[in-house]
Amino acid sequence: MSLRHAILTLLATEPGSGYDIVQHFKQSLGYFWNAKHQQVYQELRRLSEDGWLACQLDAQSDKPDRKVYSLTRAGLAELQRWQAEPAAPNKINDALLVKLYGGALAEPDNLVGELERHRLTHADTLTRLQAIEQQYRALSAAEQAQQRLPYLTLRRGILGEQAWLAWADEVLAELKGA
Amino acid sequence: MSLRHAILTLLATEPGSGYDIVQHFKQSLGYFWNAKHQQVYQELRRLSEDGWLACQLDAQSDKPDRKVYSLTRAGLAELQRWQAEPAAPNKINDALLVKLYGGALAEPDNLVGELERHRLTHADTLTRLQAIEQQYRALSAAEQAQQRLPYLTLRRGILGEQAWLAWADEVLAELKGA
DNA sequence: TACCTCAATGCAATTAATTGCATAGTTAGG
DNA sequence: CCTAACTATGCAATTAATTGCATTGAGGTA
Repeated sequence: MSLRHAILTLLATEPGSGYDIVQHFKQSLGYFWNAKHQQVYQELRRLSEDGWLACQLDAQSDKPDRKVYSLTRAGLAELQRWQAEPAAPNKINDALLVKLYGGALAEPDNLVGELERHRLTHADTLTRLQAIEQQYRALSAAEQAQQRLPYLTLRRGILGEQAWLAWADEVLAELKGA
Repeated sequence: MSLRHAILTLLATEPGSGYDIVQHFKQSLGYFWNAKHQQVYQELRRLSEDGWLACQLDAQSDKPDRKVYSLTRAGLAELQRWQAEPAAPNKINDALLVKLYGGALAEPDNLVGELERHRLTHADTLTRLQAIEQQYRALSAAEQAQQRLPYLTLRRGILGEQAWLAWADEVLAELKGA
């Protein structure tokens, strides 16, 4: 499991709440990490119990109170230990491809509709990621240097989505042509 | 969960054993679906209990006996029901990108090594998928028509791996250049 | 001879992740 | 005015997935 380490990574650059982390996942980082709020909050509790995070209550008058977490020294050490060990190859379970694979048994129109539907959300994601890229390009050289690694992960998102769209167009042309 | 439906999809074209299914995942289909043997065997049992699969014992003298599963009428109906319902967008949790994102805290050499290591296995996968593509292209038009949908999923694997490699080269050039 | 891989299946324990439900005040829209 | 979405957190139950261990008999390698 590396949700723990995804959380540590996010909190290493800047302390934040569970809600903040979930927002990160929903927005920019969704391309490479996802988790529901229930899982995040539970993991934050465990990370605190393990002594890797410190928690400070931030009382707000108008909105619900926030619990702001930050890395402890032990948390930072654990993060670096994890970074040094090799990562397992990524596991992919893609239900859409299963459907396409066995699509001979289904309504052809349904496959096309499904692909077009997914195509829309991928195109949307791409647009969103490219907007973030524009923001990055507008930064000063110094700021860019600081954000270099997150930017490189963003590139993965962009190249990945572009490849997905190219593939989808290939498939849709095939399905509609024949 | 769609492991159930991935299994149904595989067994719909051709009956097979748990071992067969796992081999499929390890070989060609690994690009879009993965599961360990323990999970597959357990799921096969459940699918039988639900009446979606029928099981026939195939006794072998030299090798261990095989349990060959095939879809029942109810199993086929369930598969088609599932195919008709919309698929949720695919969930991606990529630990390597988490590492890169927070890589400022790590040894830079480690990141490069890690990326190169992963690059090798991705290049390997691409070669393997392209070999399968060549086999497909060597088929007769009629056979190609029959394998059209699985082939389109293979294309996803190929385009996906190519995009991954292009990205990795971009990143490695960046990391080594600066 | 001793060990390793392949074929083939499975149990048991644990951990990871999802689903459903719950609370409570604020702000925006119809 | 009512409803919905946003901010913010959490518990409890269930399901999905991993990890570790185990069996049997063949064939290959050091």
